Formats: sequence, structure tokens, C-alpha cells
Amino acid sequence: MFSSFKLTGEEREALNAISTRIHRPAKRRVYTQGEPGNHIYRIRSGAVRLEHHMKDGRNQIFAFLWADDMFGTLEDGMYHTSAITLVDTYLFQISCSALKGLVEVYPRIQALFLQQALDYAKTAERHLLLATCPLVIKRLAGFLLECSRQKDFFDRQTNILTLAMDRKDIADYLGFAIETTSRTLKELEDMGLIQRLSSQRIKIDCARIGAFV
Amino acid sequence: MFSSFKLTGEEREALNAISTRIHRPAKRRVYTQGEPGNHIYRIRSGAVRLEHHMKDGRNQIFAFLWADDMFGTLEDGMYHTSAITLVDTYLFQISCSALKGLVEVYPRIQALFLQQALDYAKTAERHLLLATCPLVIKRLAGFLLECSRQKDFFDRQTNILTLAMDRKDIADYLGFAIETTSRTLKELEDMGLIQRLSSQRIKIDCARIGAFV
DNA sequence: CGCGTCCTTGAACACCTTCAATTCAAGTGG
DNA sequence: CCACTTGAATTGAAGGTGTTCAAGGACGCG
Repeated sequence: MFSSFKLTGEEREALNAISTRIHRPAKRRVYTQGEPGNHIYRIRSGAVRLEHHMKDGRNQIFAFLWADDMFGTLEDGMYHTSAITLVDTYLFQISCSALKGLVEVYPRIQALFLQQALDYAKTAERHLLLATCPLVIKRLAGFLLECSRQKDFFDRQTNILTLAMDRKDIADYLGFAIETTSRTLKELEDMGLIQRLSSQRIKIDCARIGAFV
Repeated sequence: MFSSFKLTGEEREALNAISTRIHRPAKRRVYTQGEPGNHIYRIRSGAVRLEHHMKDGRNQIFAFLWADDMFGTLEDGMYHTSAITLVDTYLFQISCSALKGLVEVYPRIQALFLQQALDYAKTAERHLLLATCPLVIKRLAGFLLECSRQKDFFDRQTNILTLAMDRKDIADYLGFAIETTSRTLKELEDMGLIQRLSSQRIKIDCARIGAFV
């Protein structure tokens, strides 16, 4: 419906004019849950995780974000998640107030944000489907498939997936214990669906995993 | 950021002009997953569930929707969920192509949809937090709290919640078996947090449930 | 009253978590 | 270059929690 939308040259230039390029090394905070904020972000390169910390100690990861994804939604002027880089990451930082003014002049720019919001919603639905699979092994298998859709981290020639996140991140994303990540990776390896080359590099059999999930 | 947006009288009128009022009794389909479509919907009164049916037989409910909520996102021209009324429901039906034309004339109307998309995303996040609670009883307790935010179905005077959905719907929303819904309601009742007046009417102790979750 | 549907309850089993210990990999300093 | 340190990843064993399968109840409608 609102897909395949393109900004005009003028619109893009105006957007660039209010954007600041910033950089974060791996595993650094972009912002923290509960912190007041006035910026939204767009990933130029790298990867980010959005996590929500709860009173009971649970740390739910809402999403892993990749190049071109946007994040930084505010609730009552505060970030309701923390955003943390997984790897060395370059970002655009856009001031909300400047953006508000720009949208007055170029209302079409809203379509860009609508598209992002719809994408995020769709991603959240896929995430829910994964996280609620009754069997942990299907969650993880589906997760590896999702990861291999990121061209920057998956080599189609060799079928080698480079995990940008650690075991705890995977556990927090899929809703199980960190030990379960290890055990289940081993189980997938025993079934011949993957091959652990190192803790972060995994050779995956896309066809068989696809059939299994 | 994009909240508290209001259409002008002219914009609202233009939107009404392309909207059709339709009606569905309880437990009827508005549309079915996989079906091609060209309409989006807004709930005037009643309630709807969005569910996704999977090959493995699982039936995940993505959301329960209430008055003023919109639904009907398309993927490749097809609905990727089924929409089914829970109770007697009145809807606005809006043709996507007509809407596309209208947005050309009144680009500000996009803000309405952006707002809806952001709301839906936020709802999806809350859903994920519920559905991934390690203990089923916390999932259900949190769910009852969420339900009691719907003025149409919760009487603040008597603290009586009327469940618009059946046990299977709750199970499919929270990701457990239908028997678990029953057992866990009983457990909440034994703890004195709720009181089952009938299968659909529940008196809840908001304060104690809030403290428990 | 009989029937169907939805809800509830019981018991055995499977799965995942927890806690604890061990291995591994990458630095760091001598 | 090697010993030591540190954090992440892995493995093992016991226990708790939810599922499954099966049966029993409640309620509404003809």
C-alpha cells in the first residue's frame, strides 16, 4: 500500500541538511531506556539491538536493526528501550524538532516514516512468531534463517553466517536461557543443519533449515 | 513525536466520503489470510482479532483490536492475517486506491496512518513482553490487566471484566495450550486475584494484580 | 430432555531452566 | 613466548513447569 516510496532530490537534500553523521564502536550505547531524548536515528552501516529492561531482571530484545533501519521512538519524551551497537556502526542522527518543522514544508517525507513504522510492525510480528514457537530448536533455526537475510553478515557463496550478537543476545531475543542457546546450537549441529566454525561464524544449510522450520 | 494529531474538518470529510460503513455479527470473518484485498478497516464499535495461521497447525493471534483501531495491512496485495470479529462489530471500510488518491491531495492524512502504525508497533512490543514471560501465570495476569483498559468491556465501578474472547483465543494470544488458560485462571482465583463470575465475566483486583505482575 | 460446544480437571511425560563446573579464546604482563 | 587473567561459551544433572491425552462437567439451544 505505502511501499516503494521514493523521496525527490530536494526532499532528500532537506533531510540530509538536518542530519548529523555519528559513529559508535561495537557494544556502545546510543541511548538508554528511560533517558529523555530528542533524536531519531538511521543506520548507515553496522547493527544495533533494541532492548527493554524489566523490573524482574528480564532483558527482552525487541529487535536487531541493520543498515537503513531507523529507531528512536519516544514515549512521553523518553526512550522506552536502550539502543546498543553490536558492531562498529555509523549512524545518521536527526533532531525531532527539526524534523517536525521539515514535515510542515515537505509533508511527503512522512511517507518515509510511515513505511519504516510498517516495516517495524511487520518485523515485530515475525519476531513474535519466532519467540512463541513451542520448541526452542525451531525458534533458533528460524532465527538463523532471519539472520542470513542480512547481506552484510551472510556470505551466499560459502553459506557462512557471521553472528553480530553473542549467545546472551540470542537468548534475550528468543526468550530462553543462555545455556539453551549453546545446547540448541549443538543440537542443530548434530542434526547436520549447521556447522560451528567458531563461536561467531556458522556455516548453515539454508535448504534443510528452511524445510525443518 | 507524531502523536496528538488531528485532521481538519475538510480532511475528515474527504476521508468519510471514501469510507463505507459495514457490519459483522460476532465470530464472522472480515477477511481471510492469503486472500487478495484492496481495503483497510477502522473499528467504529466492537472488537476484532487478527490471527495468523501456520503450516504446523499453530494459530498465533497477533492482536485484539478495539474501537478506533485500524487494520488491514497488505503484503503483495494479500492479507497476511485473518481478521475475525469477537462480538457484534461496526466498521469503516476504506478502499486503498481511493485512499492513495486522497493522500495526494491531503498529504497530512498520512499522519493519521503513521500514528496508527506506531500504535500498532507499540502494542506488538507489549504483546511480546507478555507472551515471553517465563511463567504462564504472569502472562495471564498481565493480559487481564491489558483487557481491563478497554472501557467498553470493563466496569470500573464493579471491577468486572467481560472477556470478549474465548479460552482458545487467550491461549493463542499468549502462546500456551487451552487447558493452561483454565488451570491458570483457577490458580489466579485461588490466589484471590480474580473471581470467576461466569466463564466470560471476571471480577478482578486490579491493585493486587498490578503488584503481582 | 438430549445434544453440542465450551470449559475444566487429572495424570504422565517432555522440555527447558537453574545451578554448578568446565572448557575455550583472547588479552595482558612478565 | 609463556603464565595468568578474564569473560564468553559449553556441558552436566536435578528439578520445575507446561503439554498432551483423556475424561468429566457446565451451559445454552433445539
